[in-house]
Amino acid sequence: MKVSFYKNKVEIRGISEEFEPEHIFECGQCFRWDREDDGSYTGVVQDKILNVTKKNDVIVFNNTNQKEFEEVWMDYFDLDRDYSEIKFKIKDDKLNDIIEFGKGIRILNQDEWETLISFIISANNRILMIKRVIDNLSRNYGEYIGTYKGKKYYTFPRAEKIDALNENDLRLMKTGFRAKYIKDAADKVSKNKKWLYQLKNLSYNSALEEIKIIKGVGDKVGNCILLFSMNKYEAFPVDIWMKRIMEQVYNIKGKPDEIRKKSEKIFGEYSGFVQQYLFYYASQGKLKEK
DNA sequence: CCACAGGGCGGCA
DNA sequence: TGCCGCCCTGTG
Repeated sequence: MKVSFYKNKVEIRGISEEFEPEHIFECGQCFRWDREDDGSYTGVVQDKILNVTKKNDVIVFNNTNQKEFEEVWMDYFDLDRDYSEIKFKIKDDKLNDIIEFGKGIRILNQDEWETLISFIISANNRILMIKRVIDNLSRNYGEYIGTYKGKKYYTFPRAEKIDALNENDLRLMKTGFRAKYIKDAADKVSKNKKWLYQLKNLSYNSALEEIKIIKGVGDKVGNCILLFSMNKYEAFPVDIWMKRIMEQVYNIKGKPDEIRKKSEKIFGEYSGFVQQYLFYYASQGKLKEK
């Protein structure tokens, strides 16, 4: 990987095969990245607006600089990890086409609080709606950070800010029945941030049990939070798409928890990576009709 | 108008 | 312990 720094952009060469903006931002792990008319993606991380595109095998980060790259983007995009090695290790005869289809996926290192709320909202919900709700929350209760390509951007609201709202305020953001869960999360996290931000130091099992203390967090949502914000790559979130594809590809059936345990047995420490390739493939309409 | 998609909770066996 | 009805919104 070779990185070049310019006044307001950063270029990365040498990881083209393992960095595809569409795969990264459309594989269901994040909700604050939107595709621009030119095919690039713009999103908010912390209080920064970044635009990402790929031109002739060069990854271009627009609207940023060397300092931000080193302090934020290296970690956020998991750039220290060799995804070609991971793909090599998990590859079996059943996964060849599936990995090829989503070969540019990387698992982002996102903020625990934002991920917690985002995946509570994801329960019984579709990606378009989840994005809309998070956008509502950010526009109303986040802080304005700037305008890029004619659009205004806002931070994800802090726990204290959400905690100060009542359930009806949250329902106006189209959270629906999840409003009381979001309240519960904001209450617990604003009182004890340390608790949330130390979960990544626990084992996978302990962190999962702990995060499930929050109302609205069950096995699926908990596994998502662990995988997308706590570096727990043993995590294997099972939703309806994963149920379908695990049956089709591996003939593994059963309840979500049973599927998860069988998968973890096969894929071990790489479960989360495999889950992302499988989910992307299934959710992009590549499953066989039954 | 209705059917349906999509996780977790809580009540009841 | 396991199952089942309900929560909410948008789309077809």
